[in-house]
Amino acid sequence: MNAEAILHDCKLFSRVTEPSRSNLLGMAVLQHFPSGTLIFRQGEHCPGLFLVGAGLVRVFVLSATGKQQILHQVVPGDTFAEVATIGQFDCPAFAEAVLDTDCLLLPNHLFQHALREDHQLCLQLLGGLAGRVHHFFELVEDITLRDAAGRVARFMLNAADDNGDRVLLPGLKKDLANQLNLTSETFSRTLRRLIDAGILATTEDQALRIVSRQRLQQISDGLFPIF
Amino acid sequence: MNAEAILHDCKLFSRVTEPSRSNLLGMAVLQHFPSGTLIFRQGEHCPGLFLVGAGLVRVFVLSATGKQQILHQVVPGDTFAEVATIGQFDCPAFAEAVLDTDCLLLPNHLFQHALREDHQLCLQLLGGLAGRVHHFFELVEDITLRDAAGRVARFMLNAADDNGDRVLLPGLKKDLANQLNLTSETFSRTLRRLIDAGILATTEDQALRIVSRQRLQQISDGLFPIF
DNA sequence: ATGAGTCCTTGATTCAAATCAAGCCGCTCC
DNA sequence: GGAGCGGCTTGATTTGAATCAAGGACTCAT
Repeated sequence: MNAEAILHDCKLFSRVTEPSRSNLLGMAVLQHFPSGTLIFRQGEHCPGLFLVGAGLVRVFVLSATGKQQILHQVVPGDTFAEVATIGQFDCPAFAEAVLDTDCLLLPNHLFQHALREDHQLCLQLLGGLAGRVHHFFELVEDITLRDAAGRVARFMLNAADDNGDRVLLPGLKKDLANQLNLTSETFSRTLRRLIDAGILATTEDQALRIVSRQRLQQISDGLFPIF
Repeated sequence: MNAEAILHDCKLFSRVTEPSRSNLLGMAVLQHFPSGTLIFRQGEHCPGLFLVGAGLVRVFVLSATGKQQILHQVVPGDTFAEVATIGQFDCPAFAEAVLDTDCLLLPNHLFQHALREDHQLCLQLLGGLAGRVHHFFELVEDITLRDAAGRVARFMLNAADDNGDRVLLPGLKKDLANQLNLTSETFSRTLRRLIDAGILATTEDQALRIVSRQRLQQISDGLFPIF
């Protein structure tokens, strides 16, 4: 995997133009993490901003009693640890390579320096951070305002946005469940009830099909329960 | 309330220096909201970035069924709607004046323009947004990883940070409870159990005193329950 | 193949917090 | 004064989701 390609394919940096671009490439460090590697721990000093070029990274927090909560999964073209880097915090979460993963690391202090010099970069990052806040916003809204069925319904609607009515679940069900702050048992039961109610249907190729977007939306809004 | 003072007393803008400062003051609009006013609704076009000079603003979301979740309460010196302004979203939440409130509004497009021109401002805002992400981060962690006692314990520890061991609860208990995603009944019961366990104590002037920071910390971490 | 190890589903049970309900302040407003 | 109201506490009950438990499907390594 090539540093220039990763930078170019990253939403946050794709529009950075020439003098800055070389500058970033100059400081960037290519890193490979075999599947299962812990990239950093909660509380550690933040090494810098990571761009994911290939693979998958899971960002999660852990309670003192060992319970895990996935905050987001980072796919190629996305970044992580930007918040800690920009805000100069210690890592507020754990990051782990779920698959064999290639990252580009923009080291903390060098990146800070680049930010101070480069106004375009700054503006890009502002937009990116705003999006990140927005994501957490929705997560809080989801967890505090919706019940299990509502969360699953909303998730299905989002997941289907691109592909019409077919939804191929991304990743393992237990991980999806965890992201929605549910157990895999509850997730499984909820899907079953949605299928039994005729709102979802299974397809031959182990994907799901949305039968009624409207009813799914109603459940997502917490209007009548599904029994 | 005076525009210059509000700008100066706002953490995000206090370090903005002269040419930008006048520019911001030039675009700023002073607004007064009587207690109870709804400043904007979820889904509306975002009017711009608000700085609070005096009073108190509650930012909250509402589910389709009417359940409310307070996201944060904005005190003088703080800002709200920065995220929507910077990210160009519609308002993701409601904002309501809880007390008679004076705000300075930096209108959406003018502020966008200022950001494009002013690198210092950009850097300030980046730091501010990073802090905002951090806040939501902690909220998610709190709600997903801690039980009722853990959340109350953590809240008490934070609230006491400044004043030694004395905690005067800010605002109504039912609102505090709601911010922790609890009902006021559960909040009340939890406080009682902490008092009965000798971890907190009431003072003569209806405040609370932390008796054992250590045990409070343990409960916040989810180590042994308090019965 | 055989066995171990996941993941997923489904059922039975438990549990934490919400809801429902009642009573008690401490108010403001006639 | 006292009627009315909102906030707070405390008790009884309900409920939604977690936990505990068991079986089936699949993969992978031997």
